[in-house]
Amino acid sequence: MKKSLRKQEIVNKAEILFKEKGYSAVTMRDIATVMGMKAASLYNHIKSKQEILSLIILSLAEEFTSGMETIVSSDKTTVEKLQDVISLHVQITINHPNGMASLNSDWMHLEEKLDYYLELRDGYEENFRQLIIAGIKNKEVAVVNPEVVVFSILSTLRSLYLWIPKKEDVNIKDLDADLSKVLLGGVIL
Amino acid sequence: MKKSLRKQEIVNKAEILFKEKGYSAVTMRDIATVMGMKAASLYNHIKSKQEILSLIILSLAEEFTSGMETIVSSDKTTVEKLQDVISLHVQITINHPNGMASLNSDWMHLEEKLDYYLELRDGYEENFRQLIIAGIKNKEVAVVNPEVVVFSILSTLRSLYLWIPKKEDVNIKDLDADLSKVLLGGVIL
DNA sequence: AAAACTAACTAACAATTGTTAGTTTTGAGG
DNA sequence: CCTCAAAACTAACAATTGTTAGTTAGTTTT
Repeated sequence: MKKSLRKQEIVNKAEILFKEKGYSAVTMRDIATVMGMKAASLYNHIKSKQEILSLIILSLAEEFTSGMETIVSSDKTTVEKLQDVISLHVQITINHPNGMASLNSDWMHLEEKLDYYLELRDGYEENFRQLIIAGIKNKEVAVVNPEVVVFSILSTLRSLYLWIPKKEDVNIKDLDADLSKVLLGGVIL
Repeated sequence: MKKSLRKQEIVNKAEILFKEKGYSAVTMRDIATVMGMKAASLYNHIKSKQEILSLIILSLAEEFTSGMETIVSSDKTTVEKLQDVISLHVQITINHPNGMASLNSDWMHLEEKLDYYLELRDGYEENFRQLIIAGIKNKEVAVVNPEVVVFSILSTLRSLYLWIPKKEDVNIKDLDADLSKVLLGGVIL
């Protein structure tokens, strides 16, 4: 069941194009051109255009889901868990900056796999929400609307893919620390 | 220079469709269907599909730009200015939740108007950055990487359109207050 | 050497795309 | 009732879309 090298190359190239123009605006001929072949030849390796999108999005969604499961089931404090969630996003985004664009912007074109994706996403968000609620009960987290906290932090983490490629040399440690400081500690004195 | 009522209706309906599927995946026939007419009839009111996108995006971008100019040139404190920026985003997003999707996701399809849009966006971000830098100098804002602060706050504010429609009754005052608290004050005790 | 497999190709398809041209309907004001 | 412009229509277009069929050349396995 291991995917051929060539198939993975197609997915990698497609990610870049999807990030630039979005899934719908990228044609099979566009992908073929950057692969140095004709569009029909792509079908020796992949089943359909949709399969490429599914491979990109679902592998990332599953990586987030399993990472979150690990974090919430650890016995750390809430604040440490929140820092781990931030690290999870930084880590995955650094490893897959292009795919993150599809995950964020093109999931609605998944069709058959859409329901499965939404399950993963909803489960992830629910875990995050429970984390915040537990933190408030703990008195580790300030008493603010948990919905707003989840929305705010997640919005920033989900946008990392737009930002990380612009920083020439991403120092993971520094980025992690700065994000934790700003997202958790705020900006005013 | 007033645009006909019908033209504005087309733009409003297109916004909804663009939000659901993205600009490229929406066809002129899709827009025509929700307008209750045939695709060719749309051209009695609009010049092209691209014109619709330009109208949506540029009017919003100009609204943000002029709002930001007003805020930065006021004589309030930095923190008050930051709160005003948050209010600006909340206000515009509540008034144009659908158009905000195009502004965030479909700007790359602007073609002729792309350079103008990028000028507006870059100017807006630069104003925001200078605001943070001034705040740090003031000692109103914590000493953290200004890039991270701009990125973090702006990511959240730009994602508001995804979130506001889900809250059945958006209480502007509460949302404003909660966002200020979380974005500026942080979440941990 | 024969057979099978891999991965490219050419050619074509039916469907869909944005858009134009030309025509008819509509409705308000004279 | 007539006029005239606004706004709808039908029909069609050239280009582009994702995908399939059948073929070919090179490599690997038997």
